[in-house]
Amino acid sequence: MDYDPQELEQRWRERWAESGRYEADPSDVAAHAGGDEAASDDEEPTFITVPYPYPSGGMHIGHARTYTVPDVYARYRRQQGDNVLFPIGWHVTGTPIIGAVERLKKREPKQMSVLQDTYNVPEETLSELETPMGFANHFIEEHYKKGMQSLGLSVDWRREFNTNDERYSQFITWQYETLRDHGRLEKGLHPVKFCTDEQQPVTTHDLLEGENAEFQEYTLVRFGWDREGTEVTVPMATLRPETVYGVTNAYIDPEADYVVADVDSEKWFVSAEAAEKLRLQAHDVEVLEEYEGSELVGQRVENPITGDDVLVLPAGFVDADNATGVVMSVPAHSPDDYVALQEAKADTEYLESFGIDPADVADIEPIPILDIEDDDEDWGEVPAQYAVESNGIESSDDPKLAKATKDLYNKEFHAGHLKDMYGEYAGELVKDVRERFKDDNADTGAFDLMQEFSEEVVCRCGGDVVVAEQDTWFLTYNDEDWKRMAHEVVDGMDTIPDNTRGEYDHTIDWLNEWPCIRNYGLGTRLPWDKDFVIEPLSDSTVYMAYYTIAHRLQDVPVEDLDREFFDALFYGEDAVDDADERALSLREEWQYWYPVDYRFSGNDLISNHLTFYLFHHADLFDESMWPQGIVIMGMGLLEGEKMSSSKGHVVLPGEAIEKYGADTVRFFLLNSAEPWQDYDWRADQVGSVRDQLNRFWNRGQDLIEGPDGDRDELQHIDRWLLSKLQDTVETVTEAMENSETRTASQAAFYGLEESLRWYRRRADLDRSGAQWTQRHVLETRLRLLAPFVPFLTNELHEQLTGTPAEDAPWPEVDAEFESTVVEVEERQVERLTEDVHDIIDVTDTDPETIRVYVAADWKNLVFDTVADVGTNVGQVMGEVMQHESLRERGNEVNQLVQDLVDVVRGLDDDAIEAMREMDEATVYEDATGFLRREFDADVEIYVEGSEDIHDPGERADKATPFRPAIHLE
RNA sequence: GCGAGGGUGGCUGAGCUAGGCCAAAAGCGGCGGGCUUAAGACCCGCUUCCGUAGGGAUUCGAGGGUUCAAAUCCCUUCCCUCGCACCA
Repeated sequence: MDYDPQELEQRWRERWAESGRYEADPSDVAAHAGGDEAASDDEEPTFITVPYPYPSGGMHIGHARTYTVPDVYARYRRQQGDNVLFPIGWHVTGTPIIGAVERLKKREPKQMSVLQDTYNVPEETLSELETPMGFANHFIEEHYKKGMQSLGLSVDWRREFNTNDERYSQFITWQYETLRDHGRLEKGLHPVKFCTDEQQPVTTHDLLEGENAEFQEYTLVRFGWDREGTEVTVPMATLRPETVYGVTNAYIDPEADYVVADVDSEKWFVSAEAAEKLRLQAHDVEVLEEYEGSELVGQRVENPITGDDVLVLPAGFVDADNATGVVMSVPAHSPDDYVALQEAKADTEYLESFGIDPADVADIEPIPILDIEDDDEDWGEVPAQYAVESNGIESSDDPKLAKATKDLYNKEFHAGHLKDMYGEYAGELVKDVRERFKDDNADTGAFDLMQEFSEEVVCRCGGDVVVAEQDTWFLTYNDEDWKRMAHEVVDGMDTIPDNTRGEYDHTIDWLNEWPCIRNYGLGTRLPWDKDFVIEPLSDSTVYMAYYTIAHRLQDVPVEDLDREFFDALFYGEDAVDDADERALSLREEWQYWYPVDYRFSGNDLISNHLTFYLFHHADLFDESMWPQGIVIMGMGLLEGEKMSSSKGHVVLPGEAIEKYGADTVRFFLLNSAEPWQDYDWRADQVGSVRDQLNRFWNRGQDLIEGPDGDRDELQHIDRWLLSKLQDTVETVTEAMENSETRTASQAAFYGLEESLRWYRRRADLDRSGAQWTQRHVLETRLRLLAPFVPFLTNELHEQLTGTPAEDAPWPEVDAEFESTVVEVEERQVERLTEDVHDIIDVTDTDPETIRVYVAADWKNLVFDTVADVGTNVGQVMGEVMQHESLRERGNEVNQLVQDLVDVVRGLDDDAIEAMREMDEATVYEDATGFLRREFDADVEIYVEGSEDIHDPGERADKATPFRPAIHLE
């Protein structure tokens, strides 16, 4: 029977679907476990989850791996006898799907290309995708679900749901009401992207420009302007508040629009745009008067920290649409400002046109405020001057200026020590003191804050997008007691790989308040304010509990799923007055499956989703229900490059499965890297995996068609292979326990193949003992590989034994076949073979006779002594010289001891003991048949010093224990 | 900058948490051979350099150090990848 994965895999998919093979129920433990191996009573419930997919697009091969990794573990646990639940749901919360639909409706070319070229959506289907759930359902049904079923994921499909479902929403409602009662939610202000045209918040997907813009917190230094007796605040925006001591003047755009506005009952002079932004950032703003910037030019304003009056100069480079539109100038430390000042001084005519006395400007000198600590370069007193001059910058048009400025900012941030004028902050590094300096001066009222984007942001409608501060609800991840509980979850959890443990702790410490609602999107409304929707990362923190009851919840009318219902379900009948019986029944199933044994997830989710998952479990559930373990998964590449559905640089699972077969796809994905490592889908490698499986299949077929063989006819070489098999079982099992799928599958597949290669070369395969051995090895191997390549192994195992591999128990080490002695003995045969080959290669001869000389008895006596005494040469010599026969040999013995000590070093006790037990001459004698075939030569084995020895080459005395002398003729 | 993970032979990638069986697994590629009418597939062997006896020399980003012994431990240094949020 030829290997035809398509046909074979389809058959198994149908069998699984028809029998409901992976539907897991608490009461249904025994029914699915096949054959007599089922030990139903002590079957452990094992609950495995993976983040539910977000179907805002199709499924590609990277997703395939994400879901196959937990599947392999699930299959492994089933063979170990566990009752395993592996469910899947669909995450549709939030705006991505809505955004995708909008772009589809507009027939945006990029979006159309993704849908039609990358994900092959037929033209006539497009209209069905024009509603959010229509869109989601298409990708759920046509891509994810089909892909997952093709891959053979052992999912309990009865439990699927999506997060826009009314029952799920009741569950989330319960969660958020409970969290609020626990004090985990707080109302507050939060910066959002806000379109000034549409007058509403927008998301990243709504943007035309500035998708990567970051929120920046500017410090506003409140300069004072005595405007004919009226005190007016001129807030100057800066990202470097600590430079306030170095301010020599200020700049304003003389031609832009500015206003005097009432801001929180003070008069502020800011750009017209800034007034609007301040209004959006929760200030009370009323514009009183409108001016051009020139109004302020030539005026003197007072530095709130130093009390100095500085001159306001006109400058075209000031952007009125950035922050307040007024900036302070620190020429000693900003190359930009330094050059601007030089140019201002030079252009007397321009100054005079604003009524400024050029002499006043000429007097302005940079004020150094910090010293740069740098062993390599001397930045001088005025680092900005040094930066400008050493870079050969002549004018503000010089493109090098921006880089010089950025470099100096960086340098000063990390290596700048503040001068004495800073008092309590003097001597400190900028990076250590900036925040404190800012906060302290904000407290005294000298500074204010303002949010601004790092780059221009434009809405798709064409409107300006600015930072607005909006009332929102936060999850208070900054609560100390909550953080402490989250740390406790981490402490009690298995983190795979182990070096991720610190990342959870780090994230817990670093997390701040998290705004958990949005203005629109799919999902659940905030229970107490229906204008808002709970955002995606916040409605997906404890949903694993929902899987345990999702299918049965369908029988309960939505209106019954109130707070009390879920309280009874999750907290028991005592938690409510009159517990709903249905809830209590569901509670049993929840308690049966929970907690989650392992959650498999991408490493990028540690910093949000996974840690939220820990926080929420810590708050909502008892310690006994806390997550037991998380396995982190790496990222995927395609032919060495990032996958990208917008560029069409993806492989679809369906296409890969059609071309190679699902087993090949699975095996490649699990075997090419450990789950947490990044992997690279390379067609040539996948193709070769396919060839390997084909070869494996053919070999299997040959054995299945052949005779059973006879276990009573085992020879040395059979026992060797069987011993290797036990090693493999041990390695694979240990690896699987740690989710090391690569190690496990490598050992089971390639590792054993290695041994088999030697075995086939070494053994007479037609013997009945060899037949039995090979069939036994095949059967064990099929079970070990069943989690990885379930289709192929089920088929072969069923042909071989009548039972699918997945229904057979996981192999255990059979002590009867474990033998270090046999392995050590065979190792000697291998070495002898290698040595003979080496000699033949080097001498380029074709011997007719091979003579092997085993070391004399006295040499073995020395070995035994080394084995007893250890690797201390002196001690060994002392012991050895007790024997008179050895004492005579003096130097010879000394040399031998040295050699043998080297041999023994690094060997474990088992191996040394086995070496003592073995009789070299017999081992080689038994292998003469093989050696004769291998070298097509006569093989003679002698013991050094024996009477019948034939030693024409006089080589016998070169023999040492485990290193026989060899003579070729 | 902060946090995390890396730099190994033509490529991919083990080994490095417990230093010695490591010239360094395995796969791919390359070379040679077998099988075959032939190609593919399949099977076997070789694949750092030197060597007419199983050996030797030089390698695991770079430079030091510890040790009888280091790819593996310590220090310094260079380079690369990822994350740094309110977005799934």
